[in-house]
This record gives sequence, structure tokens and C-alpha cells, in this order.
Amino acid sequence: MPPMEDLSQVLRIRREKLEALAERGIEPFAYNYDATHRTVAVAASFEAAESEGRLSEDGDGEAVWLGGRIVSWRGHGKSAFAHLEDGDGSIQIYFKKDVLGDESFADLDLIDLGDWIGVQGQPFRTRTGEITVRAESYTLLTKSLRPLPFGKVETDAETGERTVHSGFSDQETRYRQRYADLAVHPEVREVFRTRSRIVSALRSFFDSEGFLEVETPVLQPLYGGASAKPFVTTHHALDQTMYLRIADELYLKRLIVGGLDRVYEIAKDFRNEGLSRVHNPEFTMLEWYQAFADYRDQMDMVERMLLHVLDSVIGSRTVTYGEHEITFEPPFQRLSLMGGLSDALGIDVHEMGESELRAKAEELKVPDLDGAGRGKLIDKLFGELVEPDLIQPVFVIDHPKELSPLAKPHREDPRVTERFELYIASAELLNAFSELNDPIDQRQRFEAQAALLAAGDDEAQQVDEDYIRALEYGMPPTGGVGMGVDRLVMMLTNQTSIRDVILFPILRDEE
RNA sequence: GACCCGGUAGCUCAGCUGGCAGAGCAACGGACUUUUAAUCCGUAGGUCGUGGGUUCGAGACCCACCCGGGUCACCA
Repeated sequence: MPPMEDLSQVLRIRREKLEALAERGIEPFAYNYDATHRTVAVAASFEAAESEGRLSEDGDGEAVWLGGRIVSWRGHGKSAFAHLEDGDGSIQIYFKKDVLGDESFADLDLIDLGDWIGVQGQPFRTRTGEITVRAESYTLLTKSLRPLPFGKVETDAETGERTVHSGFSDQETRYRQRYADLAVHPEVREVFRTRSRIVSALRSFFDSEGFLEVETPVLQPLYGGASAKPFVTTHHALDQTMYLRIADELYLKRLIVGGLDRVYEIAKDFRNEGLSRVHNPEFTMLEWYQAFADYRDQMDMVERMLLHVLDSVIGSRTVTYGEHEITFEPPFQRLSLMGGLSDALGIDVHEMGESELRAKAEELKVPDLDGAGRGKLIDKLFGELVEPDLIQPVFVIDHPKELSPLAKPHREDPRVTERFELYIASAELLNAFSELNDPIDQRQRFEAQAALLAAGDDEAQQVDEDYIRALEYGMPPTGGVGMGVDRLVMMLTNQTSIRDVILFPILRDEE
């Protein structure tokens, strides 16, 4: 701790209050507090008592014990109003000198915004009608030594709309000090509560469908299952290079080989790439694999899964996302990638050679075409011409083979694979295919990837001999899906930056 | 990684063409026993992101760097 004289004024004054508390024999950091109620429950039980005529002659409810953080304060000389906030909400507290006694009331001088206190008293309605606990006693639970950046909150009496004045808005500080962001922004806490409920709903869905939740390695001797650059590290005792997983796909399919025929994993994946509104290098992926299913079955599964989440967490099948109203009503539209692009170009893409595609892409000024092959050019053109219009949920299906080294060839058209991606609000939410289970074909696809890797494509995959060995034992027909959980949370909580749905998003080291 | 914008009191921000570092909120002292962005009077609070440079003089201008936000690109 820096010496007192080096602290800024606001920090120094709180330290001085700590000393004053010691002089008055008040413990600033308590061990526990036996609360009988949470804030929201106090209001609910008061209202119930009120409507059933169980209030006292003075209009008081039954005594309650509450713990929480002081988030606002309005002193009036011999009385004061404050709001006490807990995990559920907040309630107003009325401190009155002739109720508390001179000494206890005087000790309130040492209480600040941000302090945690326990309060005991009876609820009543103030003249303006707000349910308020009249403090008969209070206990300091934790002294706050650093002021939280509370804004002043104005609540419109008619609409209930909340306006925050002089709040805490510096994005950098909010991400770096998420604890402070959460402490002063109930709406941020609500986003993360919703995130938690979404993840629970996903688990309950797959559990009820007979899937087994499993855990596969984060540290892998080879990485694969996606096109991405990995994080590299070293295991010292084994003197071995390890990669943080970019996907759990290849491990989950090994489990299908082993007879665990319905598995899912909610996993942190790591990709050594740039940051953006929709990318954090560490992100949460849900993958599931189901034996005997193909990609058509999985489209049905995706629809049912999303409806389960919407119905149980959001309570509506329509959500607002930015400027759009997104409606999840199955069956979602299915759009063939090649067909959609052909329509946009007015030419059958299957008939176009690589040079023709490149010319078209250059004509449209699509950036970063260096080294792009036929598949990548198609992908780029699709991204440029079709993706921006994919607002409502759409399954984009049947991708070119070059782009899909782990997908089965399409049973009716060998030029494409049995694959789909679900697009919502122009963003890719999930990716799925009928899993390639022919080990000889898989080896050829890996070798093509390895050639790309050798040629300098640092996002291409390596040959995974162990995975091929597993396929040689025999993997039943399998449908698999990978979904970006963070992105789903974004869409369902109307957050336009992935950082706003990740508690501690990656940031450059401070100093 | 490229481009654009930003970093000034605990927080939110102003600071013009280079001329004494400002406001609101929070804090501190005082008044106020049903307020709710409480109100009123007063006080204190600064490494102007960092390091160089130009200048009689730099928060401002120039250079480099650090950090963030946004946009683009790769990926979910």
C-alpha cells in the first residue's frame, strides 16, 4: 500500500474513516451477516401484507434483516435516505436519528457509497409511495476504500425509464475493472445472468436429448478441427510442444468411434487471431455429435435447440438485435451457397473457373484475394454479395469441398459437401456437417490441407494420424455441429460487441 | 495487421488561433427528521497517457511510443 500522503484525496479520506471506525470500536470488515430477506422479497412480502391488511396501525410490515451495498445516499440532517442493492435488486432505506439513537446515527458519517452494510428494520411506504425499510439498526459489513464510479440514477415516475447521469462509461476501464462495471451497472449484471441461463438451457436441452457431456483436452499435441492459427506452448517435463485447442471436433468424433454415440462439450477454444466486435481470441464453443444422424437431422436439432433456449430463457421467439427484429420460427429458410451466389451473380457458379471467379471478385473490389483458391473465392464472393442480406435465421447449405475438409461429399452432388451454417443478422452462428467418416478420403483431405500449410497458409490443418486411425476402426454416420456460444448470447441479449458478453475480454496488459 | 477517433480531478466532460488548469457529479465542512439526479452555502482535489522536440511560453503544435474505442481483413 502506498504511503498515505501519496494517495489521492478520495482514497486518503476513506483510509482516514477506517481509522475513525477503529477509534469507535467498529469492525470495518465483518465475517458474516444473517439476513432474512433479499431486497426484492421485502417489497413483495410488504405488498402482500398490505393487500391482506396485515400491516401494523402505523402501516409497517414485519421486521426484516437485509444485507447489501449502498448505491445512493441523500442526507437530510437528522435523517437520510439510501438505496441498498443486493443480487436481486435494491430497496430504499430510511435512517432516522430518533430511531437509531444519537451515537449510531453519528456513525453514519463514516459510511460511504459502495460500503456493504446489514440493516434491520420494518418496511413502510413513504409519502411518495416507495416501499422503504426504516432502519432500527445497521451493521457495517465491509468498508469500501475506493469510490465506485456510481452515476446518479433518475427514474421516470411514469415510464419507469432509468437515466444515468455522470456515470461510468469509459469502455477500457469498464473491461479492465469489470468488478466496478458490474457493481454500478445492474443491466450489465443482467446480461451475464442471462448468459448463464442460456448455457444452462443448452445443457438441459442436450441432457434431455440423451447426450453425454464430456471434456476433451485443451492442451493438444496437434491442433485441428477448424481453420485457425493456434496458441503454442511447451510442456516442460515432456519437453513437448503443445497447442491450445482451436476446436474440440476431432476428439469428440473419436468418442463417437468409441461408442459414446451422443456427446457434447461446452468448451473454451483459443484462436491466435485479431480481435473484433465478434471475435475474442478465447471464446466458448458448443459442439455436439450424434451417431446415425446427417446434416439434415442436425438442422432440425438446431431449430429445436434454439426454440428451447428462447422459450425457457427469453420467453419470446422474437428478439431485437440492433436495428433488426429477429424471429425464430421454424423451419428456417435453407439457401444453397452455390445457388444463392449464382442468383446474386446471375451466372451458374459451378460453371465458373478460378480465374473467372477471381476476375469477378476483383471487379467487386473484394479485399485480400492473395493466394485464395476456388473455394475461398466463392466464400469471399458469398460474403460480399449474399451475407449482408441474411438477417432472419437462414441455413446456408452445401459448401464447396475445398472449404470443408471434415465434411462428407454431398450424396447427390460430389462438387459440394453436406454442410450448413446458420446465419442470423449477417453473422455466422454455427457450422455443421455430415461428418466425413471415410478414413481414406479423410487422409487425402488432410494431405491437401498439409500442402496448403507447407505453402504458407498458416490456418491450414495438419495430418492427424491418430484421428485417421480412429476412423479406420469405424465411425458410424454422424452429424456434428459447432456453435459460437458468445454470439448466441450477443443475439439474445442485444449486445453488439462480443466483449459485452464475456466477463473478462482479452486486453493488452496494463503497463 | 491497416485506417479513423480518443486518453485532462475518483467519475463524466469542456479547454478557441499556444498565454495563470475549468465545470457538473462524487468527496470534505455547515444547514436541513418522508427524500429520490434531494436542495442551499462553503472547501479541497491535477504526473493534462509516456518520452523527446519547436517556442520567451505547450493540455494545445511536431516526432516517437503506450493504451483504448470504432471500421476493415481472418476466423465462430
